[in-house]
Amino acid sequence: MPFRLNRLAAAVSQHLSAVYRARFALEIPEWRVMATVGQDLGCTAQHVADSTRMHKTRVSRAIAQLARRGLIERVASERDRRERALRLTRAGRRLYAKLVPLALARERALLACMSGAERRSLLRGLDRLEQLLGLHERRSA
Amino acid sequence: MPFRLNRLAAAVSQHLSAVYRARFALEIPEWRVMATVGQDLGCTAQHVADSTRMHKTRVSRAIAQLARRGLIERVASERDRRERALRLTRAGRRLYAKLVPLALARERALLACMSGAERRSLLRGLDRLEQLLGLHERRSA
DNA sequence: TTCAAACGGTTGCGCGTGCAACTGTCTTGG
DNA sequence: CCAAGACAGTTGCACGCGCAACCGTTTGAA
Repeated sequence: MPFRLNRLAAAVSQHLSAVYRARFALEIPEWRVMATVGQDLGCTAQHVADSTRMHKTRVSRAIAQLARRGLIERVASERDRRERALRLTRAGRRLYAKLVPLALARERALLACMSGAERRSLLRGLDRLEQLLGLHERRSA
Repeated sequence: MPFRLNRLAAAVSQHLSAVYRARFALEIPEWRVMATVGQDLGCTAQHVADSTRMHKTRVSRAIAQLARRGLIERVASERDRRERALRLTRAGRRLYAKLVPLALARERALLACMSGAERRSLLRGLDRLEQLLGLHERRSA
């Protein structure tokens, strides 16, 4: 069962990552950063790490790569010079605009294999497990 | 949603792997090989790779490590000298006997957070997704 | 019979990742 | 006001993984 979860997660990820890589040359960590920054402009690397639960080094390197490609820019924060606010560049926003509908379509395609009731109970089950494992907290520990 | 699956899978795995590592010094690939060989004695590395959907190199290295620790032995097959049948040694069987109840207990603990009906519908949902992604075939492609 | 293709299994190599250590900044208590 | 600890973010290092190439064996078709 834990093994099944892993297998399923790997298959889904693999399925998607092939698309992202082929169409946008984005790796999974990069794609996650884009998604987070896209809907939460001006956030910090720390915030990305918290909300995606990626390791901070992974986040750091993904951001560096995206900055290198000119999709994201890091502007030094005024009030706290340790952190750097993340923002999409013009090119980044263009790419983000193409990314979102694609992701939503893929998700719909995935969930189209079951009825609405089944879908709801599946999501509730996942919620329960996440809660049990403390995955909903804002990463205090 | 694909991201949620990954996060959940990672959390579950991490949770378990800590236990296996601490109590038996087993990494996840090794633990999966033990589980497979334990309930299907005399099987081949190929069979392990198929049924767990691990990459064959990962399987190969896990088996090598287990053999080094004297938990598994590889005996050359008579009818096909390419393949080597996998069997648990005495020590391997001892460890396996301790492994199984622990794994079952963990699984029960995981699923204890929901009712029987919820559990069934969750599993059915996972089944649907696996089927959609072709995870049930005997790895012909 | 023979030889090329397929297959089981292993290994060298490059790459992404996590860990730990680091830099620079802020915060807090004496 | 200053030293000590916490924190944001980056980087050196070691390690596990997948890919591709490999070895030895088997299969099947010419």
